[in-house]
Amino acid sequence: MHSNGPIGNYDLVKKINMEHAISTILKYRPLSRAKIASLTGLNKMTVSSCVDLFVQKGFVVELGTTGTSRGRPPTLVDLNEKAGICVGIDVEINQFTVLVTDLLGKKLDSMIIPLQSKDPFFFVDAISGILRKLEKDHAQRQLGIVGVGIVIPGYYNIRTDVVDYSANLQEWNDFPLRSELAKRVPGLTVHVNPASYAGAMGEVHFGGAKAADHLVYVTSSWGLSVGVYSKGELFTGTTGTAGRLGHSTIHMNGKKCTCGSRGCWEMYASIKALYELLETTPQEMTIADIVAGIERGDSRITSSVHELGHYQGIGLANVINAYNPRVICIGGLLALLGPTLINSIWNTLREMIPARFLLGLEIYCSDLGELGVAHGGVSMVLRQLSTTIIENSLMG
Amino acid sequence: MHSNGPIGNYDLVKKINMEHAISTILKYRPLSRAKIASLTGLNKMTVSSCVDLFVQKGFVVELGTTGTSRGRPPTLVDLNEKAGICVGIDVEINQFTVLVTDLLGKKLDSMIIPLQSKDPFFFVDAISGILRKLEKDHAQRQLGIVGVGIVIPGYYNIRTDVVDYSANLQEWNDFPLRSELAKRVPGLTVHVNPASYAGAMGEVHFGGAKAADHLVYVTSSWGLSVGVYSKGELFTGTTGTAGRLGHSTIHMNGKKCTCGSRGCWEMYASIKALYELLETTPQEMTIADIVAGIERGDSRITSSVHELGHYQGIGLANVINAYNPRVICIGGLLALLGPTLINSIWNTLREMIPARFLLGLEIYCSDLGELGVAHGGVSMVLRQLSTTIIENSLMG
DNA sequence: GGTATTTAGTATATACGTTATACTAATTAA
DNA sequence: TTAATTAGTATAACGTATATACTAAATACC
Repeated sequence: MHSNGPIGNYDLVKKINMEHAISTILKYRPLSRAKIASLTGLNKMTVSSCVDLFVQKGFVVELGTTGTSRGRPPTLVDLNEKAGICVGIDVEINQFTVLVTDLLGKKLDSMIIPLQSKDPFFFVDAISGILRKLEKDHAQRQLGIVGVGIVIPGYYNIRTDVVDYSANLQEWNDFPLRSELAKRVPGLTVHVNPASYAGAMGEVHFGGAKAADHLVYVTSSWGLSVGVYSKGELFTGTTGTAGRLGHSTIHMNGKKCTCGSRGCWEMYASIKALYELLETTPQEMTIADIVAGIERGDSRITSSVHELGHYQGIGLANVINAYNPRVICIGGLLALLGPTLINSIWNTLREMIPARFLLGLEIYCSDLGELGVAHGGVSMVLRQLSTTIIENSLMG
Repeated sequence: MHSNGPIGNYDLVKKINMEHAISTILKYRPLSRAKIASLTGLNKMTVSSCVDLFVQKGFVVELGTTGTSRGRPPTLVDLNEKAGICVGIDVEINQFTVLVTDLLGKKLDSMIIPLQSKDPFFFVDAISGILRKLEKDHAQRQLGIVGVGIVIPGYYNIRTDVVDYSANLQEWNDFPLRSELAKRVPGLTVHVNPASYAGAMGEVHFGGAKAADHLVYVTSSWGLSVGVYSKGELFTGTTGTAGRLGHSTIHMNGKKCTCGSRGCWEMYASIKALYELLETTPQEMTIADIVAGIERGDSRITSSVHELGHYQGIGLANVINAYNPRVICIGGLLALLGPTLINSIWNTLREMIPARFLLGLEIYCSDLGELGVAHGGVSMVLRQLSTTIIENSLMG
């Protein structure tokens, strides 16, 4: 109906076709100009002019020729992954992890830094120091720092551009994280997202959901929340709190939750709930112990995990009804419980939802490891890489 | 990341700018070419060439000049609402309503036809007869029947293009409604959507949510389901069953539901639940009686409505957590309960959700009347009106 | 080993919608 | 009556895709 968006002119045409070209390179690299033309439907000349521009600016490199079929052998082109760096930051309650990668998301460096103060200014000052050093160290790269993706343990209001709510980092509430950081490091592109959103993007970019057009990522550790990726973008809602399902009611008048409500999903299906079922503590029994218990078939542990899976299933049934995803990915600590958990989830789902609504649905546990969340931060940066390359190619 | 979408060429540029022009006309009509240019940012000449084409094809008409300010008075242009007709069809369990409108959605005709057989072929045959007659009657209109929007009491699988599930019209399961109808009326554009989706679109197009960029529509009569409108389109999910929240669990191990599960929202928050609370039947007490009871302050009725509102609130808290909408519209029969219902919904919401997540949220009851659902069907057609006009303008 | 064939990629002229400039049209202010 | 203002049109220039013709470099086949 209402169209908004850019008007049609040569600028736009050029940008659109450059977008086709560069995104095809990113997706199928390395490949020839001819292949780009056939994959995109663009004219050979159009492809050549775009690719030549990328090459000239150093964002794309020409590899040698590879003669496989007959005819003149194609010249392969590939992303110059050294043209810039990405930074992903995983903020936890008392530390943050900084991950530095190349343009393919390959780790160049990482560091873990204690959050000595809960004052958000401590964080932005620490981060901006690191970023300025990174800018200096990588000054020779054409794009420098392409962007920073910060993953916070709470929500970020995309309308007011401030931290919206962080249960365990209340001091950060209403803090304009993005602009404060951009103020300290001029020209820097900063993304801030909750862990659930970053997890979803990371899974699409780096994980087992690369082909998924519609994924729901459930991050389930001490809390529980959900990120929805659909049609190439996150479903954020109006302010950026869509997917706050840890506090959705699955049992009205049920257990009292820290949020003030009752019967919240995360009271039944998080790691916290698992320890309650096991009547033990993380000190007495680590997550690794629980995983080991599953593997050796410990009946007390497996039955608790099954019960947890049942509650997880009830919430996931609501997720399926709400979002109708093609893929559900379980992330966070619960992902470690693997197939045992998935099985009991499926048992519950089949009881709750008619079979026709489960057709084609996949559920799996994430296996992105330790740096998974920080990689989610990097994926926020990488999903705008093509735009960055185009804009820089058209400059000067 | 991956771009898909059309490649950039003159065709696309023309279409984009025509889209800007026509959608601006539809939104601000009537208005001058100069106004279109300033609103869209398009060049005067570009606007003129687009508008002239529309005028030449008869989709847009020139009204007289209106000299308000100084300078040459502008020539106003407006949509020619007589250039075609839209058809919306509301399918209920034992009848269907056909609504015929002009291109502004203004009613030209309507009819109610009994569903004498539950065989879906009876329906498509009946409909195609009506449509062929409409085609003949309106043959002089440039666009003829722009499209048909069918609203069904169930889901429609957008991947397989068949009816997915209709609790009260099981005979329609797996029926390829769209293609069967298109087969009988060649060239016809057919849309099929569940009532919840149509309600959302109708509310955005005709109702109280015209400015809403993100709306959740809750249709709540004997069943309950939800339509999500966000960023200019419906959130359908992979197969088209997103928003099936009537069967989301708000009370695990609660009341047994017809779907086989337990504690489904619609067991607590639908009209059916209201009659259970009132310990009466629609025969003994009509909806109108209930509404009258609220108005005169009948304590038994108001307390039941408040209890219903509480359960509605619990489910809506889940809706807010899931979709983070800016506007929630209550439709269906429950909408008749008005402010009394809304008040108790708000009371429950404030108990369940921190205030910061309720900022800016609006909740209201739909007041589109009898033909509201059929108008939702029309809105499916109207939201592609600009595309239709553009394609027809570029033909021949 | 030479020639035809095939595929990759480039050079050049053309096509076409936007856009800037200059224009006409029609009104009000002074 | 003249200047100023706004609406809209005519025309030529501009820029990007595109078609055509070309060069480049390999294999297949006789």
